[in-house]
Amino acid sequence: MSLTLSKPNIASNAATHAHLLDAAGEVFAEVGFKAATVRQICERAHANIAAVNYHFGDKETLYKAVLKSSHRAAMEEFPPTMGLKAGSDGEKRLRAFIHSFLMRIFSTGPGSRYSKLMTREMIEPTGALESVVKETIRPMSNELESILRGLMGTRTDKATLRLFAMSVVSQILFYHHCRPSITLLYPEMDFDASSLKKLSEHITRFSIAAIADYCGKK
Amino acid sequence: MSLTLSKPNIASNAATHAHLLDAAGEVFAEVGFKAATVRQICERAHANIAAVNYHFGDKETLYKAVLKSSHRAAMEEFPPTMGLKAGSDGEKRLRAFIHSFLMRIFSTGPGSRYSKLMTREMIEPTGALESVVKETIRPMSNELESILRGLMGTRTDKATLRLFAMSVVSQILFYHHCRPSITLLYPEMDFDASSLKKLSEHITRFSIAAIADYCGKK
DNA sequence: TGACAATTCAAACGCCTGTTTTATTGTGGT
DNA sequence: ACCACAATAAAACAGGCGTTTGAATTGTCA
Repeated sequence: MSLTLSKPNIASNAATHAHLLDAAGEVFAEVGFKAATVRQICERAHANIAAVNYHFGDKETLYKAVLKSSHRAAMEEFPPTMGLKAGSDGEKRLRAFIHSFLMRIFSTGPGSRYSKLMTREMIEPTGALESVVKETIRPMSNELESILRGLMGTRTDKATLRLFAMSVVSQILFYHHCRPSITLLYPEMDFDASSLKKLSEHITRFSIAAIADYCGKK
Repeated sequence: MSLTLSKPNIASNAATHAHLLDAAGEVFAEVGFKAATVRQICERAHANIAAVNYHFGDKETLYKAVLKSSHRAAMEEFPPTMGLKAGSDGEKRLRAFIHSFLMRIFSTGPGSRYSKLMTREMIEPTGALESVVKETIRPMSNELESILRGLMGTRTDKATLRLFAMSVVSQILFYHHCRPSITLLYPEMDFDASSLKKLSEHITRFSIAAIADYCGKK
């Protein structure tokens, strides 16, 4: 019946496929899966409305392809260890984790796309959240907990570790999730490179102080 | 032309008006303004589809009415000072601020509706964010900064105060915004009354430690 | 060049949305 | 009893959505 059964998206040598993937990445990251329209995507890709169905089957498959593609792009642009190695100083590792996370979310390059899609998926899951958690959030969570274990001691129980990890991550995500209200509340705030550096410095000190306090009392 | 020009919503003594307001509050809080449909709202209110237009004019006006109504309900159920007076101990005030905020967001009663709508509006503004900021977020921000000033000293500069306030708020909002991914990542986490108490205790200690560290170095 | 597959295109389909129209019901005043 | 009017109900409207169709176009290889 359908023409798409011959899997043209694999043997396809046309540039339209890539253009669609790129345009869809932009639009999905900007407005989310639901609010994005295939007409808008195709228009930005200079393609016909039927191109999405022809090359990807449907909107949802296109979205998952975007997720996979941008994930690969992000892994290439930002190393998976996201900063320093496991051997180095704990505070430096935490600072690198926070700073690179912030930069990824707020950067405008193609490498930021996956982070934007991911943080969007965290708030408003589309069904792809499960795989995002498995492939990205879980590893990042593990690395952050590894960093924190290095700072808080190997005998720290899991529940405490999780609470501290969430306290760190929440401070990072906040500025991305709540940007509209932050801009309204504090119009003078901006998110250029130097501001992000100060921001990550604050979050690091804030968190390190809490960690040191925990270690002192424990 | 239109029948709605005679403002029947004011003189109306019918229960449909209140039913719509209540049903719309539920639906808007659950799925947000855009995803909510007037058919769904009317069905839950046992009203005809045309009831929204007749009683409120259109969907957006109904949403703003819900916002205003639930704001009033929340202010009655939770006192605006949200816990303790300005004179009492700083740490107690911070703990009360955090705990009541968390309980408001996660409670299931009608008083939680406004918090849910508000946090939704912070992420995905609908145009009503400006008034929400002015009437609710700004006052809450001011009170939190007042609490923090009491803890950090009256000479703390505004920028630092803001960073600390955002670090506190972010930890609270995180659990509501990212609940889907948290549940997926840590399935054993739940958000009953005792868990929320432990959670607010952690956030309070985490933040107090950072504040004490700042005071020590400054 | 001719034949055939791959790709693009304009147009339409079916569905759902918020909104509006038109008709019907219920009710209080004179 | 009747009239005016508030309120409800059923149906349809215009517009946007994802998707599909079938023809036109392009590319490719014998």
